Amino acid sequence: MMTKPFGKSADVSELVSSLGWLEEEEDGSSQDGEQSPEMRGRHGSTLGGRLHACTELGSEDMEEEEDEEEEEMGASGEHAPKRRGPKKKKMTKARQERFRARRVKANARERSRMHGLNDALDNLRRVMPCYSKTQKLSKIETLRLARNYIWALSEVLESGQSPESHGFVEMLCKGLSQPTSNLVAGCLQLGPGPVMLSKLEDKCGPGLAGAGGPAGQPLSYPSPGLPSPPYGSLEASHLLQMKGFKGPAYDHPSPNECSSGTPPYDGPLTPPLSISGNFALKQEASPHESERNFTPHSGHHAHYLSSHHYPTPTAGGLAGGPPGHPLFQASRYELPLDVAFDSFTPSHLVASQMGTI
DNA sequence: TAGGCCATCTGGTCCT
DNA sequence: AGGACCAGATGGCCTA
Repeated sequence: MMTKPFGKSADVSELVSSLGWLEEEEDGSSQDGEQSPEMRGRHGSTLGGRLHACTELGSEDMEEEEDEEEEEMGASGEHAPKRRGPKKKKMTKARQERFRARRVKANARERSRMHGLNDALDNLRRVMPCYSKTQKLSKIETLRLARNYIWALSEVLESGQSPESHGFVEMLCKGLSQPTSNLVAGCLQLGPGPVMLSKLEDKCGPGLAGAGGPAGQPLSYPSPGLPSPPYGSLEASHLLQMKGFKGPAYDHPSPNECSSGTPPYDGPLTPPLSISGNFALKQEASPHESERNFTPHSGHHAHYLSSHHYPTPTAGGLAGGPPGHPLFQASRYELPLDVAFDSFTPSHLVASQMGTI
């Protein structure tokens, strides 16, 4: 709300135009170079924000504007109440310009900062189970799932718990909204396993939800008090990674086998991680590369399984193997550089536990 | 239409 | 002084 009243003649539209903010909108966008579609679409929004700020009157410049007007009033003979406190500088044209330039610059910085944050979040999504370009997890769900993922992997490392176990899935789904839980559960049980997915079945039918394994009890993870965003469709990107713990010997349906409701694969699936820092695969691989490395129909994760040293679980958990520790194998997924260095990945967890980082 | 999610702007605060 | 970070406010888009 307004913390200070406008001057007598101050009107929102007048202020906006007097400060040149309408033109600034153009300046601000051109300063950033090309404007994103969202920004263009949000023109009204940004203007609204400015108007909002104008009505909020939080800035010193608005106060100064007010001061100027008060002075004018005084000069014209009307008795405006004297204001106490230090006299503020006059808002000259030059000061206005400087302020505007500063604000525009700050806005651009803030925008790019948020874009960086979102990029990092996207990178995080890519190394999460169930990454899908079309059905992105929300920010909050991504963070929750990431936390759970780390937690669950820690459990795998420490207790040798099988990543295919019910407990693993439950850990992953702790605190997630139900749709996300179902998504994760669906991902993790694409291969043979006891976990049954209720919602996914509705959507894709047993061909996906019950693929390759005996049907069990539907799995549902209620999250009381949490919102239920509409994540329904599954792109089985990561689950094969999880399957990787079991070894490459599976036959599995391709993610696109979902007969209805699931959008087609539309981009690189979750990249594997690398402990070595030698990242062969790019997130945004060329079509050729992506075909080579992320072949949805053949199951790109299956490719990883066979060529990137996924650990092989045994009855007791993970099987051992070169270079001397099963967990090392577990971490040998490959990561794009930016993912590896911008965000924490499970490989860091594994590696740090092994003292390699 | 309400609610969730998001992008953006903005002013404040802290740090260099 | 300027930049980074943060939180609040706002409006758009989408879905149930």
